[in-house]
Amino acid sequence: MTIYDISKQAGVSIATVSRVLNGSANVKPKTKKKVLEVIEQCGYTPNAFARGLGLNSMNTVGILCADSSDLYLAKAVYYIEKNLRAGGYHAVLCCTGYDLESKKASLSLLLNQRVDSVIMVGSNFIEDESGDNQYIRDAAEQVPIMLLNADLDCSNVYCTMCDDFKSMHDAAVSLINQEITDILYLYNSTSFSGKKKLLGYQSAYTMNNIPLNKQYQQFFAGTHEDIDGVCHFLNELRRKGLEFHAVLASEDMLAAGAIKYARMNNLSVPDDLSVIGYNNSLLCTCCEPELSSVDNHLETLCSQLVKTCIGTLSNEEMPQKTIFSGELVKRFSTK
Amino acid sequence: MTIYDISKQAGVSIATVSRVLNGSANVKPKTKKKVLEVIEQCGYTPNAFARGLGLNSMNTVGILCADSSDLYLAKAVYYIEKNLRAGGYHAVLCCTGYDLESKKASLSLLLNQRVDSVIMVGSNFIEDESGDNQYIRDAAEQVPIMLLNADLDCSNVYCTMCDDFKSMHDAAVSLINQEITDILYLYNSTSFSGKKKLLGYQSAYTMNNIPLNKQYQQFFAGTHEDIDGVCHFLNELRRKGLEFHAVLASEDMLAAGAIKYARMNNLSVPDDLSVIGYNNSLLCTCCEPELSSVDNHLETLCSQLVKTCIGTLSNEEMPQKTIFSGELVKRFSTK
DNA sequence: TTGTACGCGTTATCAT
DNA sequence: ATGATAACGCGTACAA
Repeated sequence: MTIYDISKQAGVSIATVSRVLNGSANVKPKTKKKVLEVIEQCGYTPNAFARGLGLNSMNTVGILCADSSDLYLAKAVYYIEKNLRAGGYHAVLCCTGYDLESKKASLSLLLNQRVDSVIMVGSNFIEDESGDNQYIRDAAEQVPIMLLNADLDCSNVYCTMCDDFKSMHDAAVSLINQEITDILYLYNSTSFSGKKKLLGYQSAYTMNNIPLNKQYQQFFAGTHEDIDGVCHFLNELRRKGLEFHAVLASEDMLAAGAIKYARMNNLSVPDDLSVIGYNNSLLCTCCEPELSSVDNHLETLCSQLVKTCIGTLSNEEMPQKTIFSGELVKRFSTK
Repeated sequence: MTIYDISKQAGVSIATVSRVLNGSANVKPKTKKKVLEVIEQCGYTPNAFARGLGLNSMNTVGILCADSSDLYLAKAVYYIEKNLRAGGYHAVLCCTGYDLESKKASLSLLLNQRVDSVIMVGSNFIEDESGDNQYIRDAAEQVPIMLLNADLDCSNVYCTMCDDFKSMHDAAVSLINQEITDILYLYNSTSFSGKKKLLGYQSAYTMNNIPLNKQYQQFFAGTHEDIDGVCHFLNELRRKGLEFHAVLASEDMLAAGAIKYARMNNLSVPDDLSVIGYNNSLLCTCCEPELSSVDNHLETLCSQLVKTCIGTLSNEEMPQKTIFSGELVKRFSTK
């Protein structure tokens, strides 16, 4: 069933059918009605490939993300897809893992697929070595690139992020204000966002003239789901004699491990140990006591990112950086 | 940069370029080398839309799912996407929500986009009213439809599922064998899968000649993330005088709520209250004590589903129903 | 207001 | 082993 079939049955030319299809003006109401009837009756829908070929677009945006099953990234993908679809775009999902070569290959695949734009979800897409980000700059020559929680100065690259530095800084300050100065900072990512968070923690110390101690900045190398591993990791630190009365984590899952650690060692939360997580995820209410956590307004971020994306594709002038601030949601793991 | 440009620069016809591109035999090694050089040098990649138009396929599969941010569905989407890509297919994600009209609209969108197949993730896609599933049967006339955790008898519809009946039955039996007969069954979905689970619970009772009591089959109507809500829900039941020494839940999140309820009421788990969840998700290790939970081997299911999908698209004969069985993973919320 | 004819960039058939 | 050419189905400039 093609536009030719419709045009024949309706007794008009394909141009007219096309005009009706695309809501063009300048078509007599009566003709329009006739065409619509035939279309309806035949259950005709235009061939998307042919349209794509002619218009050089299939209204499709690629979503690149390391692991869409991760609690946080899954939410991001969900919000992004919803907003894209509401804006008339399809979303091609592509999970890359955390390996650079695989990220490059995935991006390339999407570009070959002729997506209109690519959204890279998560700060893990920006590498330390500036040269390692060249593949993104190259891609930006072809289509606009949207970055969620990452920063890259490059024309045609648009960044939407949360002020993780400030959020983490504020979280640390809130503990320091309670006279807790032996805060263990626990993190599992050294991505752009991860670094910002760490700096936030550090700045809270220096601004309050408290000396920083590397021992209190611990990197957990396990998987993103290994809550038990975190618990054991903390036990190990304790066994080695490290004393801390608060755990500030770069991700809720790490904080959940801290809660578990506290219980295992009969430490009362928050009296003996205060714990703050990050992302304000489902895990917060799963913990007992419930986790205080930084909410970085992911839904807002995603909504704004897609606005920027669609705006750019519509040739509107869009801001290259958009920054939102987060907020500490207090529950019962802090005083 | 088109195939014409390449053909000119290489001094051959477009047919030859196309042959080289598609690895066709019958092309002189020397010619092939020359063409590949030019392609490489120009950084040429074939136009996917034009290929799509010609071949009537862009090697794309649609993934329909109610909510890709749900812990379980997110994992499913992740596994499916990975397997599809490994098989050379792109994945268009489309979150539908739980509303029927929206599901219909989404499916139709994917079909108009000319995907090669549609994968429907989650048993919520099968409605009680047989007529309400007509839109799926209709879609199956156009492309093969893959169902994860759902069952629909229809040509060109392929179902891959876990034996939720048996898994839940076994879980209930394991409690009954510990002399616990006042098991509260807690569920939040009446989907195909949800019904199978409930039947599994019920059959464990009847097979052991224990009378069933409707009061012990409680439907929780809150959101899929409202752990607190579950906790309050159980408190309410207790307040009304319902006594139970085990909670068997259709989803980990409900079980997490039960753990919380136990703590709030100073009930020891598993001594005073045994708890079993379902899905064996991240929440299991987040709880304290850790949740025993049914693992329905989602990764295997997804891998098999995609095999069936790609096989079907390759015109191989594939089984219309594939059923795996689950397994109770014992942790510390049961004896 | 409507119709004709061309271009989009491939793949595939049929000659050579 | 290679080349010419016809589909594929649409949008649209231009003509009427």
